[in-house]
Amino acid sequence: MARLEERPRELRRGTILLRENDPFSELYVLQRGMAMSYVLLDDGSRQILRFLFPGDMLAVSALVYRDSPETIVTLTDCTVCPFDRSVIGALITDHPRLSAIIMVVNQIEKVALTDRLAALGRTSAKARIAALLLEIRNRMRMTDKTIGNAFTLKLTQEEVGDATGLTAVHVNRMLRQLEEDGLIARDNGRVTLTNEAQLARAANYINRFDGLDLRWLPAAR
Amino acid sequence: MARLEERPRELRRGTILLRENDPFSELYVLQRGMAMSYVLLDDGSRQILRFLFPGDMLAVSALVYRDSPETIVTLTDCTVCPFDRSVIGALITDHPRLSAIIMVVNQIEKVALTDRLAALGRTSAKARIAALLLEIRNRMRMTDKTIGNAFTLKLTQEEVGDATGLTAVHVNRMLRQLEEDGLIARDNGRVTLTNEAQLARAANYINRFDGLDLRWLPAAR
DNA sequence: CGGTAAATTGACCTGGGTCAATAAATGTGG
DNA sequence: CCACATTTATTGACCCAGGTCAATTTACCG
Repeated sequence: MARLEERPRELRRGTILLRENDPFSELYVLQRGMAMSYVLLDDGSRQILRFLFPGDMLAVSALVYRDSPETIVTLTDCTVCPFDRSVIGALITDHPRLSAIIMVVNQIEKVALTDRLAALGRTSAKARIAALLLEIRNRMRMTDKTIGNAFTLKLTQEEVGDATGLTAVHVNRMLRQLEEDGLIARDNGRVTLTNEAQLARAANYINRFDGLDLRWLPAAR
Repeated sequence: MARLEERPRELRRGTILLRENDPFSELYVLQRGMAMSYVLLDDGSRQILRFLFPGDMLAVSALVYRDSPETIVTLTDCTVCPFDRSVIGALITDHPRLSAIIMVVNQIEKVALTDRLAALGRTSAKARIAALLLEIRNRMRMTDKTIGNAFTLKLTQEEVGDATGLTAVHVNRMLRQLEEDGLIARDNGRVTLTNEAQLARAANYINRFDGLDLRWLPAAR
């Protein structure tokens, strides 16, 4: 695993690491910072697919597709570690336990995607935004234990909208409502979850890093 | 691979193979028929996550979670081949090329999920239904080459709605409109794509089984 | 200290939801 | 094969969550 993190590269906030439909063959591990991936539809609207945090692998679809199905852009200054996809081939051959773990992570991400699918298909604007806030806070806390109920949402309201399938205007209205309901407090970009239990209820939120069962994993070679 | 398909089991249409939140440890290969997976939200609404076709692996999240995150139910009579998840552990250890292929399929499925995410978040009701029709026809054609532009949608309009985040009533209206626009024809459950090019344009549809690049796969052991 | 991006808010609009009635299809027991 | 019961499809009337447009205000940045 350490070998993947050899050649770190620093990126400024707002750097496009990969553009939709561009050809590519490199993968990355995100070591520091926050990024996102999105697609643009042909009416010009944007759907944010995923937020990316330290430890996440970026551009994994390079394993499969000639051209990128998504754009990846940094939301803060970031450190990434590029590696060639042939490394994955070698890893699968030589490190069964590690490749099993990659499959597990993939599976978790897939379930998280289906959660968002259900949120977009079947929940209200308020619930989707509540879920987003919880998700971001939880992901941030995984790499920064000092984060409690308050954190800086590094997203514009337009980005929140593009992630939740809403307009920036309506995001603003819902944030205000969540505040009036006493579920969150806001101060500039800083959000405090003042009633996390009720927020989680409003959001239908399930933390997919809980409830794992990994006894079947093969031993390390 | 053949070993996975040893003990085939026949299931009647409408059989629940796995229920959300039930504990489990078995995986399946779907050999014949069509199934779907869905979640129920606590207001009682349903989101269909995925339709399943021959060759698909079912209940893969058993690899990871103690309790199932989704319900799986057959939409037609089906043949499934159950196997224990320990088989996957063995497979990863002994068959690198095969496990790489599993990763590739997982990745394709993930990209297909993000396509649906973008559809739910950012496209109109008509576009989502058009995309669903194309997707189902294409998946059916992969195992039944006799299928051309006409096929039997084995879904009720309510199911179409639960897959696309719409109500059954609105699905009905949109199907009628697609028909009036000359993009499809309908006769009972049978759908004919009378203008596939325009339907694909309306749907923003991308076939994710095209444009693959698999040169990096490790050789068979 | 301007100048631009982001947040906020009001007024108004619309795509898709809700409710309800009817018709068509499908299934079932006898 | 038939009569009835249950789903499913269809349609009209009306409603509302969230979108659109436009005007300010506030925050950020060189």
